[in-house]
Amino acid sequence: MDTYSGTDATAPLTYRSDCPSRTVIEVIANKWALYVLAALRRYERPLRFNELRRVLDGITQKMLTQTLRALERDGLVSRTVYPTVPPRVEYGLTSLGVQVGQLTAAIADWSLEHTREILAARIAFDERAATEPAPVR
Amino acid sequence: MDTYSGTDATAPLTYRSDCPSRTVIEVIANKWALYVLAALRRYERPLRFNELRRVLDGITQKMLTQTLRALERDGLVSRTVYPTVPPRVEYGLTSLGVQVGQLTAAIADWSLEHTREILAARIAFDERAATEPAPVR
DNA sequence: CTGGATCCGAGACGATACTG
DNA sequence: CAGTATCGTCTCGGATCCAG
Repeated sequence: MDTYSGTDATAPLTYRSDCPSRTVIEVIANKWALYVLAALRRYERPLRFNELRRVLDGITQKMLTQTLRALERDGLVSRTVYPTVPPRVEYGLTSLGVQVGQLTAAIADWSLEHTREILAARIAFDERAATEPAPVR
Repeated sequence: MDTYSGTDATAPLTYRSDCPSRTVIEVIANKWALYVLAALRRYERPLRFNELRRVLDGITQKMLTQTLRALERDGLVSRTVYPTVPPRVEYGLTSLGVQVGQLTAAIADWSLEHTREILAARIAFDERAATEPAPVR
């Protein structure tokens, strides 16, 4: 977008759009990636494709493939093919993946623990929006 | 953890699509929400709308509004209007927001620290894909 | 300054069919 | 079993204009 080469000393902490770490974050910042990492971490062992599919209720095989590819590309997930018949493919966490898995699992756990509070906040918010005739927005 | 009506004893750990925590995760699992939480946490003080916009390089005001609304609705971000002229609106973290902020900031920090490794993994992956004539996929 | 409203294109995503 | 391919839908997200 814009490149301020030291133009503004008042903006010491910007999250630049060209920072490469953003591309990393954008891989993690999607629910299926979070679920895949969380699942692989929970089971503490490699899982097969259809195993993962059953575990991650609601995911389509397309999204699972896509997500696994992205995670594999970033070196977070390893893919091992056993040339048997029928074919057997296992997905496991790399050492990088284990690290991220701890972080993402923490988020998943937190979400689970605080679901009630957040659901309550939502209801309150929605009621406020509904009852306020002319909200000061 | 969650309750499945005992249909399948071989699937003890599924991530059910109807689990309410998923809706929570889906709010967090988008890059702008992660950035907003990270920014509010870093600055350790409420930020105004356009402050946030400048900090989060590349975000449009639409997405910023949308993201802030979602976070506010979930009780992670508080919105305070000072009826001055021109209007002044500040966004801060709630206690819930501070908690999530720690988790998401950890991810952001990790991404920043491991950007090199991941970029390298990507290059390796892409080259493998390019050189392998008939990949065993 | 802080948004809301609208239009629109690109990409996400789901469903289905097919293959080694 | 573990995918790939194709198609249609639909939401996300950017750009622009407008308002209190």
